[in-house]
Amino acid sequence: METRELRYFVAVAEELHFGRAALRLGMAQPPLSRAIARLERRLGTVLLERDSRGVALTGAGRVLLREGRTALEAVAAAEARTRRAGQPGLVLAAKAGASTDLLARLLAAYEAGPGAVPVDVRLCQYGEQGRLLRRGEVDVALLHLPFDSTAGLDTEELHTEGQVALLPAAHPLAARRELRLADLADLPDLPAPRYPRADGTHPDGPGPAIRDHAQLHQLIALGRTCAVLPESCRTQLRPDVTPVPVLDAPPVTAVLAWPPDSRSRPLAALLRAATGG
Amino acid sequence: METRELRYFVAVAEELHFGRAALRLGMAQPPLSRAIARLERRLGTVLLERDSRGVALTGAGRVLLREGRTALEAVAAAEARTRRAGQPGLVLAAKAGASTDLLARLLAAYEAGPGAVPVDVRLCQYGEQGRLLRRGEVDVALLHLPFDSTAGLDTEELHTEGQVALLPAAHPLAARRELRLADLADLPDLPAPRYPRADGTHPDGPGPAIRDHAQLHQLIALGRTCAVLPESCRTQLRPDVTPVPVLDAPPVTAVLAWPPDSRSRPLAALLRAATGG
DNA sequence: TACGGCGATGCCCGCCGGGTATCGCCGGGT
DNA sequence: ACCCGGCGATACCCGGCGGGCATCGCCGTA
Repeated sequence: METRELRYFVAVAEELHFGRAALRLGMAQPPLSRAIARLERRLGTVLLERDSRGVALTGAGRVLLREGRTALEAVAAAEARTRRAGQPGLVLAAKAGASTDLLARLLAAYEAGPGAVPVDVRLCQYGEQGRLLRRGEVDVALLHLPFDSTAGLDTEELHTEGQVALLPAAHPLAARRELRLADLADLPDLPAPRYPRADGTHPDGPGPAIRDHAQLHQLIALGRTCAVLPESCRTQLRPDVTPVPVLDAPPVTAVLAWPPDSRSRPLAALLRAATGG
Repeated sequence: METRELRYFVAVAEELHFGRAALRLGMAQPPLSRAIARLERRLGTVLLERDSRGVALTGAGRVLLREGRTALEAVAAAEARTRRAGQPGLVLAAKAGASTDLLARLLAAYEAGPGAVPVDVRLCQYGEQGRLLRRGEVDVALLHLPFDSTAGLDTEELHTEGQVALLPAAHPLAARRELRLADLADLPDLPAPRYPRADGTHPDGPGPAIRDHAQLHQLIALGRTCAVLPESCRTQLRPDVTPVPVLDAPPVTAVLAWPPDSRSRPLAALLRAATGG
């Protein structure tokens, strides 16, 4: 099975419409129909039920859609990782605005060490780092447990800290010396922010949909929401946002994560710098 | 990147010789050379260092070899799973000769249930089941903890039991009522069998290299080795092999394992039958 | 009944993947 | 020193296949 055939099938399976899929693929519809038919013949299986009104997936089609997507991801990751392995430099993914100081210290320590190569820091939206790692678009990512998943990745813990609530400076709770999570639950005037899920969509709810820290801080300053974040965010607060310790919030651990079996020489040096070795 | 190009590159990277790789691929050497050159041009990276005496991998080449193999495995698994999803029936992998009774009961229970489809039992060598699952060649496998790895698989525990030593009937230890692991360690006349590793190779040592139960039992009967196996193997012993309980051997758990996200209807029915539901 | 949307089919062409022959380079054997 | 042999690259040619255009067949709807 060629990746082109897989791309074609995935496009048709997602659109459930040969014409639209062909448009998406930048080709005409007839060769697409023929390519799918050939694929079905070679697999000895019907993948799509062509009803007079549209297209539906068969059981085998559903299997190939799921498996084909992961196979295409693996091929794309192989390509991206090889491309970057050909040129010097590391690419590190970090949430925009999170752990800025830790990251700065880490990069300074690494660049002071021997054999340092340029590090391209890719700031990304919440939850995007795992995807970038798996897709091979970055070499290493700065994640935060327990928020980010490290399933299938190798990790190195860097730092653990407590959390503070960020509140609009004018809010009554901002005057408190300390808070508990229960104090922040279901505040009608400060609905909880809706962070994106792994697939990039947002859960439903009354609060604002969040993409990155800058947006979150602005929404807090505007009195539209509040958030519970690691203490280290204190160093970069705007004056109209007030931090208050949350005693029972789970501690947050910053970790470096990278795909297994990918310990290149520059990555190893970065890990040495990170662990103070 | 097309899978054909990946296959070509992996062949050359494994052989480190264009001529032999072309032979393995069933093609002539010149088009292979051109395909690799084209791949390098498209990736913008040199993958192979063509020295006048032979071929060597560059750093990027090593990356593409590793990543490309997993990508090709993913494509092959997608193809195999789709092929089998198109036709009814389950394929179950089990070690040849292990847990025969448990397996028989499981299949009987499943086939007595409603909507049972034919189950093709694929008997395989030690440690082969995980590979078959990951390659998509079987739907579900009967594994034994702690011997087999279930990393990356969903599992359902079936049965836990103690272990017995299998000894040549004529051996002095065969007369004992019970044993400890230390009694069996480093016996000069019964060197420990060498079970295959995940990649199919055998560790070094004085004992015989083992592939399956039949071979193992025969070697025990011949007085060439001994083994520690789950108690249930008692039901299928030859008369010239004697079981003796091993008090401190770790208990063995038989588990059903299957790839995550692949709970088809027949597989779900099998799991129901397995858990007595 | 006529029309429109959609996938399949027929037909043609250009390109690319593959084969054969040969070259260029280098290292070793005599 | 020279020649030969092994190996990868290059030159050139060809056939098949992937893709485009036009059209058909089917069916649901107005």
